Amino acid sequence: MPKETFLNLGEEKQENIMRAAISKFSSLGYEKSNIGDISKTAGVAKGSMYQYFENKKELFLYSIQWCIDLLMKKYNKFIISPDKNINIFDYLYDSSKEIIVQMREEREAVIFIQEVFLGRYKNIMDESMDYILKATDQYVLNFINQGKKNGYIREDIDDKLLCLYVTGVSFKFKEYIINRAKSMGQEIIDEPFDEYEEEIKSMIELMKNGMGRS
Amino acid sequence: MPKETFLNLGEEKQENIMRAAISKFSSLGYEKSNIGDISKTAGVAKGSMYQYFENKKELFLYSIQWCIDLLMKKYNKFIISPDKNINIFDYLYDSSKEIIVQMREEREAVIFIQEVFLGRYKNIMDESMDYILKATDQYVLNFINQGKKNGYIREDIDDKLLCLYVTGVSFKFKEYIINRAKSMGQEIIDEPFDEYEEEIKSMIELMKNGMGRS
Amino acid sequence: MPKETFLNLGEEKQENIMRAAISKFSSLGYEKSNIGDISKTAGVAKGSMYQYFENKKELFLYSIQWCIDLLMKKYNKFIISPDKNINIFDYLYDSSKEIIVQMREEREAVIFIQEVFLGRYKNIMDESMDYILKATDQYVLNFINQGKKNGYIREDIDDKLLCLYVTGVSFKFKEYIINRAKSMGQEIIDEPFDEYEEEIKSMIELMKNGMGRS
Amino acid sequence: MPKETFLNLGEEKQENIMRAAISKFSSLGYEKSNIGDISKTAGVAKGSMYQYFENKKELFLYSIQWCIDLLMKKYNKFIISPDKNINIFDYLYDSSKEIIVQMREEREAVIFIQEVFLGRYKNIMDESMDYILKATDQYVLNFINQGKKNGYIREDIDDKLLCLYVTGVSFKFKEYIINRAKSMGQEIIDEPFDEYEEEIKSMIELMKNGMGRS
DNA sequence: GATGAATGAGGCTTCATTCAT
DNA sequence: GATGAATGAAGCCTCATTCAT
Repeated sequence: MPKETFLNLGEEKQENIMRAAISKFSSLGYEKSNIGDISKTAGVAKGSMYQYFENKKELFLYSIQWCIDLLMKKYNKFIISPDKNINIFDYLYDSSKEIIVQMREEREAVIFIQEVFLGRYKNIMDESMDYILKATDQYVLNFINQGKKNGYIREDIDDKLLCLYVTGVSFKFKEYIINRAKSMGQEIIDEPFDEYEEEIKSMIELMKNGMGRS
Repeated sequence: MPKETFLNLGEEKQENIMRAAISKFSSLGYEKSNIGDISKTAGVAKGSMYQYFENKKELFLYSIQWCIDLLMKKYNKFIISPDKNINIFDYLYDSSKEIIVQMREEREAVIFIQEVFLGRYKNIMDESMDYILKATDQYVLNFINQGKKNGYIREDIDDKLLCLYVTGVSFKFKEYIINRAKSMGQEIIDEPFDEYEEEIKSMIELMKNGMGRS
Repeated sequence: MPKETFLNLGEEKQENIMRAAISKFSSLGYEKSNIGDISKTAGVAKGSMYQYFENKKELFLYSIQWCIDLLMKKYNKFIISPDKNINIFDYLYDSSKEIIVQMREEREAVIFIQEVFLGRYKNIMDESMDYILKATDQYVLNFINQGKKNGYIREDIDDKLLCLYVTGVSFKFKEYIINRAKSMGQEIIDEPFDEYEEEIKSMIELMKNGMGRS
Repeated sequence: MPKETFLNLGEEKQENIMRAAISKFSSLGYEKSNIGDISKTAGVAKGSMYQYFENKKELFLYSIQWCIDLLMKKYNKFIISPDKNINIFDYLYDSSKEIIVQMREEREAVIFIQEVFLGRYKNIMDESMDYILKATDQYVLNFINQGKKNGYIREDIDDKLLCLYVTGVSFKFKEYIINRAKSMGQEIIDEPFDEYEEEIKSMIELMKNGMGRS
């Protein structure tokens, strides 16, 4: 979606630009971020940005794309298609842990992409990108379907609602993690896994067995 | 938080202004809403807005306040402090139904306030308003505490996590309802309750008993 | 076509703005004129221009309008509808002289409007203004028609061609006058009529009797 | 006037460039035409344009030159110096017909050059090119001079005015032809001569014998 | 206190020209 | 010499805020 010119750039330069964009969009939001700033942060002339992207919106949209690609490339698991033999609870556990690991190395990218999925930029993402949001649902729906077939998910509740339920819990949980990360700034690096481990397990427990006491 | 001048205004004028603000903020977001538009919609001079509010941000912040007050005044239950004799599941059921009822009469206000709680405007809401977001949590925490005491909520999981869990599910669910409402525009008026009834029950069921199949 | 705001301005301010616009457009052409410059020349803030006009193009289009109105108001004869008893040759003589007089007092306006008619800004004038250019033709056609009826114009030539002929000669002649005026700058004020008088007569003679020697 | 580099180019490449330039200038005007576009249309790198020409203006100025040369080379008659034995009326007839013929083969070039002469680009053409505009006048003046000597042009009217008269009529007429051509797009190819023949004759008739009825 | 005009900073975008390969 | 990326000045326009009535 960016222009040829951008793709012909050296890897490093591309990265500088995209990271600058992501950083700004993530910290200021779409409207308050401005091309001049981003270009300066990236160490590029303002005008150059328009040789790379048609306009601000395209830059934003591509930031999402680039971010997803980056994370996929770096952490294949992120997108590993649902293994027939893995159930959604295990998957959630793995992917949650994964994200925490990723956050150490790719703080901004991960936070940005999570916020994208959390719907912060819904207004800007037109149809051309909407599918991304829907993809997650589809993804979860697959799991639910299989879960029902394989007998570890109850069958008396509508798929769509189960999907809402799962995404609701896990999104909120991710949000909580993100906010914690944000408020801690860079020091996250030193945070131990274990602290999260228990929490993750508990959330999944809740999804699995509910919070009621029989 | 608005200036004296605003509070001296007639009820109706105040309402016009706040509703105009809410409508714009809700449909365009904070940055893209503009004072000129809002004032015009409210039938007030642009300059007057600055006699009522220090600046755009204050107007926004007060919009939240006003909205909450409106809903509280109109639907006391909305904030009725947790009754010792009601458990969180019943409360969730009641409040969910309540919101749907409210949406008929106060569509824009309800949607706006929900999106505030969903975090859409986190950037703008500084500390001075943050407490609102936290209030919800506190509210849910109360329930959880009592639930544990009264024996209908399991005790092996941390309060904070249970809180995330509950808000996660119910927020996502509310978001789903809101989006449905938005996409349907005004016709919501004719929509029957029953359609939602089942869904609400199912979501609560999930919270209570989880999605796993023992 | 300008916004209310502009029309509510004091006469003098309106005039300052329009004269600044005309001056710039006339000397630099449409593209090279810029709003910042015009506003500065007019002694107004740049932003104000956008309270008066939707955009640059509207300012330009209204400049034409305003200019025509100005000249019409000041020199009623300019648009006096063709008198039944006046023939085209007399009319051309009168109007030519008239323009020269006008140029003394309204140099820039007259030059601007003439260039509009000469087609310099054809590109910018969309349909909404095109009629102005066509109006002139219609005007001349009327004369020709009447001339034929009244017997002082030959009937063996097509109206449209006669019209081209008349406008061709008189436009070129006006252009010549304008260029002379431009190159002389402001000193034109002291130039005597008589110098033009002969020329005007000669041009009309040529139209009437041609340049051939029988 | 272009740099050495340009002149060392192959004929065809030179032609591509100039035709691209002419096409853009003609359709968009000077300001709105841009080097990037022109170079792309010509199949040349943008940077190369600056190895051929000092700047945009020089490219433009040379476009005029090149265009004139092209037409002169292709249609010698176009500029053939006034034959002692031909009078201006015959010349006008011939040259008018000629232009219509040329328009079939060199539409863009002819239209461009005519508009140059019609003064559309006066602002851009500085002194260095002004002579071209004056050349036409000189050319016509020659004819007039001879015409007077040979007795087929009346002597009681100033040369300069006769010149204005002739150019006025013929320019306007050419403009009319051009506009017709433009509005018809490419289909002009199939248009028959005859349609114009009568019109040309009439215009010349008017110049010769005037429009008055004795 | 109300009004709406005035202001100017700031953002997006274009494009002539220069630079590095 | 050719290429096309890089640059930054400059223009249009928006809009929060201030000012004058």
